[in-house]
Amino acid sequence: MPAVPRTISKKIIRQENEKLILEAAEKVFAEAGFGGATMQLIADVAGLPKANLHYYFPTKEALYRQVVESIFHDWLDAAAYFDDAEGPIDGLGAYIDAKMEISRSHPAGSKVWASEIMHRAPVIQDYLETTLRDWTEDRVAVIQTWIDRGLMDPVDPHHLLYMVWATTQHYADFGHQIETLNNGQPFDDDQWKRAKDTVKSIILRGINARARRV
Amino acid sequence: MPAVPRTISKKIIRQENEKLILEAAEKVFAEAGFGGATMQLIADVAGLPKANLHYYFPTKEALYRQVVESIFHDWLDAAAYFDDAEGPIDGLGAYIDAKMEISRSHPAGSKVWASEIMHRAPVIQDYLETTLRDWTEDRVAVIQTWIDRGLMDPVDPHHLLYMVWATTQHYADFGHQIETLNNGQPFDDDQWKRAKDTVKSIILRGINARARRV
DNA sequence: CCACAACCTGACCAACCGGTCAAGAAAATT
DNA sequence: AATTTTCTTGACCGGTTGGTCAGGTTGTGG
Repeated sequence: MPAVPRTISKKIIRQENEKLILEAAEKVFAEAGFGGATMQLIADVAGLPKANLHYYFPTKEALYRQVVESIFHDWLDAAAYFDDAEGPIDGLGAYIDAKMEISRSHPAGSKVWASEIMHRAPVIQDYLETTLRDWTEDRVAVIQTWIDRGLMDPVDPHHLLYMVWATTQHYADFGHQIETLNNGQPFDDDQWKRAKDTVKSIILRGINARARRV
Repeated sequence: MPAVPRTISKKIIRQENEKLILEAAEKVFAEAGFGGATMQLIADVAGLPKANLHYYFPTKEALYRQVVESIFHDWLDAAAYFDDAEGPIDGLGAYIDAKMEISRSHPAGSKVWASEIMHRAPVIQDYLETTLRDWTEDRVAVIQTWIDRGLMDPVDPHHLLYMVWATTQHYADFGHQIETLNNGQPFDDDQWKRAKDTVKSIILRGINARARRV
């Protein structure tokens, strides 16, 4: 009389298969681009027949859109560290750390995002014009208060953000180039720490970040 | 008796058509990616029938390879400013200026390069392992002499180079995102100058570049 | 003016792609 | 146990793609 029979699958089938497909899709879209990716290859990576993909996601575009949206939300979440900070050393430092961690643990997502932007954002242009724009202006305002409070030099906040995005995402998007220049070896823990520290150090020094008004 | 009849085409036909095709290909590959680009579209942009493309370039891969190689060489040339400089302020400053100019005037090339790297460099991996590696180690050595001569703080030269590449190329590769955040407007002259100055200022300050040993 | 080489191109083809569908298997509900 | 819903899948289809090719045109050298 097992009250809960060990049936592995219940109503979670949909949830599990969608996750399986989305993970495979992210990998394939990152490696081949939208145009180069095929539903057949995504199906093979997911270990499912192709027709099954179309049962869960009506079109290739719909699947791609969901992948990009998922990345976008992960990416926005990394800003939590930004807001509660007392100044640029804590705030920017933690934000850079968080973005470097994403580049390390989630490089495929970063590549899909980069690819989408490079192709003029055919799928998520509306997000750029609403969510991303609002998000950016909020953080620009935070940086401006740091400047006004004398906690950093008066640097254009937009370009500062672009530099943080560019530098941190570079370790994901151009990971293959970096790996090649690292004798074909991926970074080990020490090298990732060194990368993080160097990036933080140059940027924080570069804006003359300080704990108290001088 | 016009000594030089105005024949537009002589033996230069090949040269001109190849240039026409390569320029169209760079644009299309940048906008659609390798997989998304079609020979038909490249032909339309070049204003030539598709079969004519295959007369000059045997396959899509061959055409793509030539585009990428051309970009790679332009890109390496920008380093001339690096070598004859007295220190990081001149050398890095001029290099950043040059790379920012390329991002502004040649964004399509930068995107094709980024795409190739993101897809694990299926076409130019050999260049990465030879030319790029040698080039990089040479510049790392130059930066190291600056450090040894007390002209900048002891910063890991590799990560410094990555930051310069990332930041400058970001303005090309993510130009659409930046444009969207700039109220849908491309940068004007003043904004490009501001971008350049900000990038140079943060990086040079960030490594504590100076003209004389202190 | 001739012969040869370089260039041009419409028509065509096999391969592949995204997407459909019908028929059934498995789960959930009653 | 019966019924309904959800899930699975091989086979198939129209459209597109990279690439070919034969026949023609244009330019060049003698």
